Amino acid sequence: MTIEVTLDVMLAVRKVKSKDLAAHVGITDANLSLLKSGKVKGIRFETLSKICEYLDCSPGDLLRYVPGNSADEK
Amino acid sequence: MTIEVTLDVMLAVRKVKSKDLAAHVGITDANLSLLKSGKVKGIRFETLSKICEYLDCSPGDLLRYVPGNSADEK
DNA sequence: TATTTTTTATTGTTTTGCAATAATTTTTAT
DNA sequence: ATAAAAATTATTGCAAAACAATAAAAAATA
Repeated sequence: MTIEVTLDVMLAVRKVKSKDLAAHVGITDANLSLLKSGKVKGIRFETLSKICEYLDCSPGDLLRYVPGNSADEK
Repeated sequence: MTIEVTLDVMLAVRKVKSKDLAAHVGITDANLSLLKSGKVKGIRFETLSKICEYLDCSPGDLLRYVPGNSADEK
């Protein structure tokens, strides 16, 4: 089982560009990109809340629990 | 704005005791308690997913975005 | 084909998740 | 009440990793 980062979806829905979100959150474009592509193993609540604020969404819109202990694990 | 950990609610709903959840997730009772009481600044997806698995819920059931930049910030 | 945006890559700093342990407090059961 | 179980609080420590800073390549948009 895994947590999938669906930030890309919300960015599309809100039509916000990563660049702007990164600027608002106060993290680099590079790190936001890593977060978007699920190459991060966790997140600080401060970062998460800022993203929620800018995208006007909830944590559940950004993170998804994917059951099943087989595919793409690790 | 802040992220509120509502793990206590889900534990109550599922009638699961912290002890058991901690055992399943593989973290100490102490740390789970800290997480429950919102004394943690972030979470690893691996931990989050295991909690979701055991409680059969989604990240959105455990984390809540609380707008408003005033109270208990800091 | 410029220009902007995004991604990938590296190195380094610093925060902090979580372990381990133990003691105290609260809850549940006898 | 009181023993037992569960939960909280407190400390210390370490390894993991979030994130910064920077740069360059790739992709998208104008």
